[in-house]
Amino acid sequence: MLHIGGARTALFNWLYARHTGGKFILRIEDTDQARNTQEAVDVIFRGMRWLGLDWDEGPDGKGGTAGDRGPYFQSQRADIYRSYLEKLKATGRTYEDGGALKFKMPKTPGVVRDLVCGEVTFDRTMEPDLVVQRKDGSPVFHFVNVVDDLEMGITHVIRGEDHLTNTHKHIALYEALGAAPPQFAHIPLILNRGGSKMSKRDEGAALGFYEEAGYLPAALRNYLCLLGWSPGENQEILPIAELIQRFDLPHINRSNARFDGDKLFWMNGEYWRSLSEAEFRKFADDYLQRTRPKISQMDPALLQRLLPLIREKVRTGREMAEWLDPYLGSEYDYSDEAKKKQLNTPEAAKWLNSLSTAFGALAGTWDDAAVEGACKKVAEEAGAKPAKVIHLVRAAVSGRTVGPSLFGLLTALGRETTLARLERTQKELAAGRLVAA
RNA sequence: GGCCCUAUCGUCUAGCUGGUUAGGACACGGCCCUCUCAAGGCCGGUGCACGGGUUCGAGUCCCGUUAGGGCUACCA
Repeated sequence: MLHIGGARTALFNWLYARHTGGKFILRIEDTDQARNTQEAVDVIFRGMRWLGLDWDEGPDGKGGTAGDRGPYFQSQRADIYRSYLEKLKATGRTYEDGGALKFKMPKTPGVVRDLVCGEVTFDRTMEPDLVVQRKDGSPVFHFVNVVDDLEMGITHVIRGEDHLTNTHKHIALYEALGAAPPQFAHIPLILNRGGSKMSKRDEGAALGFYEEAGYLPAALRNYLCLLGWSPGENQEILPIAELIQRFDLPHINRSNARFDGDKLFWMNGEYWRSLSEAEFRKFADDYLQRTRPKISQMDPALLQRLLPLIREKVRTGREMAEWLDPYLGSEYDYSDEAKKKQLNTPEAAKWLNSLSTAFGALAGTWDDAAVEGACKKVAEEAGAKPAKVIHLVRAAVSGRTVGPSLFGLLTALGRETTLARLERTQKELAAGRLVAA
């Protein structure tokens, strides 16, 4: 999976590169053989693309490569690591211990000049030496990381704060190799609701979770920016161009931030409503195609009538799909609440009867006003408030107690379908199948 | 345990070099609107972790305590 924290780190790097006119490089650190699968790499490509983070150098995700400092997979850079290992050995600052190769850590204070954290000094008098090559001959992460950043001409490393205390070791390695270290910026971590580091097992820890739930990438991207960074001036909803223009390192916070799903949900709603009709249609088509295979059997015209009504009531793709479910076929379930509150009432059968008659009499015109008139007439004759009748109709035609505004819904469904659905409910009711569990 | 980082409403944050009725957003509560649900409008409560300093004056600077997080692998 692509971890939400990793995605946020990638986003900050991307924003910084775009803000400064630099290059954003994607490198796949696939040295863990057990977890290194094509599938795992594809998840990264997909997630990056979904979030809109295009990279200037790295694997293109289709088997090709962009940039001339590759290969961009660590698993393919063994020769490079070997030669750097020789280079390091030649400095005389390494020694063998138990079959492994160790780098002698300097005993001088380790100073990290960080673009976010400022100057942080580590006392190394007690610092153990660093293993750079394992007994089995493979180089360790800290070493390959330094080599790759060096070889790839990396100027800025923006990474999670969990690396801050390792950075002085990296700097020591750069110095031993006679190279100037890049600039570092350590950004605060994303915490779960409980306040500890977001782990794989936390709900919403995977970027894919948001795609599946039908969130808008732009909304998540915007939300993620605000975790540990603020443009000030009380602005929160920022279009991507403005994000790029305003993003900078000095305004990054030093303290960790909890992930607040509620706020993301709200923000998604903001983006959801600001989508143009065409954008929304494209999103809805894609999402429904993927999550509701049955959609292809639905009358496209009906779908197009329903979608705008549903859109204004919900804020994610998943909600949209669920609201659409009752209309995907002629079969639909009745919720317990609908049964209990609306259908299982003394007057339900009688009212449904009147409604069928009233709607049936609407021969020529079938629009919001006509439907509303019919509902009100039935309510008046029954001596009830229109709301009561309206709720009953919604339950009867959708099996739900919540849904789009009723008159618009019935108009969208059409007279025939509405009547068929009323009839279905009447039959179910008569057969005693609408008793709440 | 050692080392490093952090500490403003429940949450995300604004608060640049000390003087604010400590601002915004989410969430929450109330009211309005209302056919449910949303959306929208109005109103509201809640906060500078604690203790010492420095100073005429501290959310802002210093120290300590406490709390949280991270690192401390022949993991990445």
